[in-house]
This record gives sequence, C-alpha cells and structure tokens, in this order.
Amino acid sequence: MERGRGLFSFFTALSAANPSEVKAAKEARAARDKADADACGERSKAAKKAASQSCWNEATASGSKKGLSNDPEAIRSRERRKREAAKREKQRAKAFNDSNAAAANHPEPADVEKETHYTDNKGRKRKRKTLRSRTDGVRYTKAGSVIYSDTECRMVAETFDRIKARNLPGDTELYAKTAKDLRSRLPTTFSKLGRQQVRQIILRRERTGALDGRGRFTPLPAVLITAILLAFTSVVKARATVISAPMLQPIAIGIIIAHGYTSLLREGRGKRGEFCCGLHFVRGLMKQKGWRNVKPQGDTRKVPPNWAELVHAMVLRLAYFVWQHDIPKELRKGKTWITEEMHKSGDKSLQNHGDKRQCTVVTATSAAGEMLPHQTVMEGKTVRALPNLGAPYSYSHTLNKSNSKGTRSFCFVPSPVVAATWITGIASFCLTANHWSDNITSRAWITDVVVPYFKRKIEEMRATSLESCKEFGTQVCVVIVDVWWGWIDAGWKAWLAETHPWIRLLYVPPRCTPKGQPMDAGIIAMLKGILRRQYGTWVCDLVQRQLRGGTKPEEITVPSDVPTCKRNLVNWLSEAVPEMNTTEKSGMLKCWEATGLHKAWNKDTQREAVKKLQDGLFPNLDLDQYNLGDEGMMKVVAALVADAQDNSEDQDAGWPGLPVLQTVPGTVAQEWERWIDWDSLGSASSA
DNA sequence: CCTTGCGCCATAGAATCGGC
DNA sequence: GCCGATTCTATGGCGCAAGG
Repeated sequence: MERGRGLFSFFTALSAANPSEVKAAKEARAARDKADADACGERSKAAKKAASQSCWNEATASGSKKGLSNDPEAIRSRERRKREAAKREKQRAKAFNDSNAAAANHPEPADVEKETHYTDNKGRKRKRKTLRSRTDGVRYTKAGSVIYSDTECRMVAETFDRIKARNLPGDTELYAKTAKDLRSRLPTTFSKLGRQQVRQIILRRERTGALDGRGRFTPLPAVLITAILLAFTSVVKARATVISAPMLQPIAIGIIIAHGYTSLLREGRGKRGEFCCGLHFVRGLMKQKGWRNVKPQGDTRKVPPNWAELVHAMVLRLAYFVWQHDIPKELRKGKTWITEEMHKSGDKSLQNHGDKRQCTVVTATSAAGEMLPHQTVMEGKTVRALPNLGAPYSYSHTLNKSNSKGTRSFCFVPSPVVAATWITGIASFCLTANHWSDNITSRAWITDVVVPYFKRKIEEMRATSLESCKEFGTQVCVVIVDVWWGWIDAGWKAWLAETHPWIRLLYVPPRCTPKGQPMDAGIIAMLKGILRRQYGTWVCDLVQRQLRGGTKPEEITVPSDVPTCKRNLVNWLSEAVPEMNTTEKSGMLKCWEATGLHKAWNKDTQREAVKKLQDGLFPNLDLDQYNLGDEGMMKVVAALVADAQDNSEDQDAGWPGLPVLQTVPGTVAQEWERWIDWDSLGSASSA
C-alpha cells in the first residue's frame, strides 16, 4: 500500500516537474560548457575536467571547445542537428504537458515537488539526479525508452544474426536494418528499438554474453567461487554443527591464496569499495547455499541499578587493604605488583561446538597490566585427557581430591622442561568431570599460578630495594575474584586462610562483574581476539597446505577432533600470554582504569575507606578483632570469608562470554589481515 | 546478527560529435 | 541515415560504520 502510493506520487512528480527540470538541467549544462569554452582555466566546476580539456586543446592546437571542426559542412550538420533537437524537445514538452493534463486531478503537487529521493527497483532510496526515470511494469530508462529483458535481447541478437547471414560480408547498416525489422515485425515490444541499442546488445554479447555488466564485477573467478563453496560444504558436512561466517572466512581466504589470487586480497585490503573477502561476502556465499546464520546469544546480563555504589565499596575495601598493609604503590608507576584479578572464561573451545569440547580458562592479570599464566580446566580423569605436548612426562601430578560436589578433580602442572620451552603461558592443567572449575582447581590455581607469581614479584622487588615490600609470606597480597561458588566454597577459603594467610580475597559485588571486573569485557575480549586471530591463521594455513598438497576443494577439512582442538587451544593460550604482556599492555591498564580500582592507591580514597570502616565497609567484620592487627590475621581472614559468603552466588559469573569467534561489533573489522604474513606472500608471489 | 545510509567503482545508457 | 567514439548520467553491487 505504502509502496504503491510512493510510486504513484513519484509518477505525478515526474509529470509535474519534468519539463522545467529538464530545461533547467539543459541550461545549466549549456552554461557550464560555455564557461569551459571561455576559459579553460580555474572554473570551479571541475578542475580535473578543465585540466583535461586544456590538454586536449593544446594537443589539437585548436582554440575552440572539444576541438570542434571548422569544416563548413560540419557546421551545417551541427546546426541541422540543433534544429532537430529543438524540435524533439518541443514535442517532448508537449507530450509531458498532455500527460500532466491527464494527471491533473491527481493531488498534492506540492508534496511531489519536494521529493528529492526515489525508490529504485530494489527498494533502495536513491537521490534524484538531474533527470528522472519512470517505473511501471516494464523498466524504462530515464528518457523513457524501454530496457529490454533477457529474452528480448536474445530475440534482437537472433534477428541480427539472420540479417547478417542474408547480407554480404561487407554490408553495413546491419544494426539499423535489424532495428527496422524488429520494429515492423513486433511493434508492441520493439516500437522504440533503435540502432544504437541493437549495437549495444550485439557488442555486449560479443564481449561477455552477460545481461548487465554493470555493478561491481564478480570479485573472484567463478572457479574460485565454486571451490570455496565446495570447501564450505565439505567442512560444514563434516562438522554437522552450527557454522558461522567468521569460521568460514579463513577457509575462503586460504583458497583464494592457494589459487594464486593473493593480489585480489592485497589490493583490496582495508580500502573501501574494494574486495577484501569480508564477512559480508562470506555471508553472501552462505546465503547462496541456503544456510542460515544463527544469531548468537547476546550479553543478557543485568547489572544491578546501584552497581556504581557496590563497585565503589569494593574499591574502598581494596583501598583499605592497601592502606592497612602498605601494599606498594609501585603499582601505580607501572611496576608489576600485587593485585590479582581473575575470571574464568568459559571458552567455548574455539569451534563453538557442543559442550564436550569446552574447557574453562582461568586467567588473571595484575593491576600493573601483566597477564599471569592461565589455568585450563578440561573434562577428563587421567593425563591422557590432556593434550599431547609431544614430549614424555609432560605433566606432573599435583592434586587428586574430591571437590565439594563429590566428584574427583585432578590437577597437573607442566613439567619443568615443557614449562620452560613452549608452554610458557599455562601453569596449571586441571581435569574435572564437567570441565568447570571447582574448589580443587581453585586450590591448584593458588598454588601453581598465584603463589609463584607473588613470590617472583616480591623477590624481584626486594632485589632492588628491601624497603619496597615485606618478605614473601608476610607481605599481604590481594586477590580479586568474582563471586562464584569455587571461590566462596568454605573449605577452599579455610584452606587458603590456613596455608596462605597473607592472601586477601576481594570479591567483585554480585552481578557487577561487567562493571567492576577489569577482566570481564576488555581483557577477555583481547584474549579472545588473539585466539580468533590464531584460529584464522591456522585454518588459513591449513587450507592452503591442503590445496597445495593436491586436496580437492570439496575434500578440504578442518580437523575438529578433540585432541587437535585441545592442542591448538593450549598452544594458542600459551602464546597469548607473552603477546598480551607486550603488545596489549596499555590496553590491559586501560581496562583496570575503567573499573576505578586503581583509585585504591589514592590517599583520598584510602582515607574514605578508613572512615567508612565504621559504617560497615566489611559488613561481617568485627572491628575489634580486626584492629588486633597481625595477631588477628586469621580471624580477619575468616571474617572476610564470612563477608563474602553473604553474597549469594553470582550466577552470571559463570557466563562464558560470547563465543570466541564472534567479533565484538565495531572493534575488529579487518582482523583477518593479521592472519596472513603479507610480506612473505609478497616475496613468494614475486619470486 | 540485521538494517540503513552512504561512498566507491565500474559499466550501461543517452546524448552528442565527427565522419562516411 | 548510419557508424564509431566520447562524455555525462544512471545504476548494480559491495565495503563500511552506526544503530538496533
């Protein structure tokens, strides 16, 4: 309905506005031409055009515009054509007036005249240009002639062939004869067919055979498209799971490169209007195959309305710790130090598969922007469930206990050789029944990740200055965790208080994880970005290797077996740690600042914290006990534990985050560029 | 993820020109 | 009247960013 009306009003607009508009356009153009002719100099309209014009004039040594011939016959011809044009114009104007009169009872000329846009045949809004085209059942060009359909073009071509066969090889006027023939034979369809149109159709057929070569040419050769589609089909079939465009993109790029079309990518890289095998393109291919994209579950977490208050309270608590225990301020200057932040990121393994291939990664960063080694939690019971790192005795067994939910958990650390050589970024491997962290893995995390870190840092600091902090084991350190049952488990906290009394726990207020936890959005996102890139590199490389090795496109596979996935994940995670610590450091610091936690080293904040102590900053704390100082350490820890226990478990803390492969909107549009070593490709292709 | 709006590129069509 | 060439306009299709 709406659309119909739009078309209708548009049509009346055409009738009403056309004569004057056309006339105005012509006048404007004449003026422009005259201006150009008068002085091929600094006309505002188009410096470029003027420049080319003057060049032309110099080349032809002719003073007039466009090198018009001075031949008397040419002049006469020009004048004749001018007269004819004027005549045609007059006729056309009359025709428009007639149709205008016919449509006179149609309403709202005012609305119509204001129209500056129209809807093209695909429903897109387009700005009006000088002249307007008409739309009804048949397609018209702006001047009102018919655009011929596929079959009609074929008829024209056939007629042309017939006439050409009838004539002698040297004969001319074939186009005109064809047009005439068709006009007389099929007047309803071809009443307006002209010789130039015939010529266009014939030439186009000779060139391409395509119906309309307009628009961006197909970026890739048809062979490549077929190959990519075959590979997609193969991969999708093998997986039998949900597939998303970001997963297939590296495959497509791999195929393109393997076929030697790297230049297509290189040239278009990052530039507008050029092909760069974007997600859009991949999605287009997927749609072509009839596949559907599945909308992933978004971030549905709700932040409590008073989150700012809650987070501030947390900052104050941290400030109090800082004040009370004189936790070094070197932190503020960027030296690595004490505070820990951690978060479990349920990494939906890289392939976004079913639950079986998930694993949990526990990551942590210090407030100075250093990322600690990860802890991975996978599903399984024995060492064999861990990825094969290629060396015997890769793992050392550390813990084997039943967790608070009754199932057994196993923890390992990589053997010294492995840890020193390639798996530098993962310090703890755990196996649980469901790949979730529990109190046992938390214990392993403390002993295998946190404590070594603190120890190393404290020793480093004391090596430069004994004043900088107290000895390891005395200096109080703070670990910030979110409220999750693994961290509030009473047995675990008791164990912590018993064995590592110098560690303070600080809980992010429930449901405030997105606001109060630096890990949550930013750092995890960066980590996932790195993993995505590594996945992309891997697939890209894999596909290329397979193709070079003679694999047919339809046989391309991306291994998704559990061992491969685990191995990749472990390798990538491990590599991500040093990378985060070098290239992404400033980003991590920014994430910390976003939470306001760094304010804890601010004297004002500390003063406020001390003041608020009376008002229940630590609600479950008996202040008298607390003021006992070091002697009351144990009790303090217990009280803090109790404090945290009041907080109900934060269901959302276990939220795994978006699938790794989904890009965060607006952050990583051209990420795949980094999957490819462009320099090596460049040298390879030139060699 | 999807839609919208816009810019870019390249070509088809229209208008025009010189020439036969 | 027609052809081939040239110039200007119209339009197809995609990349990209913002907003939902």
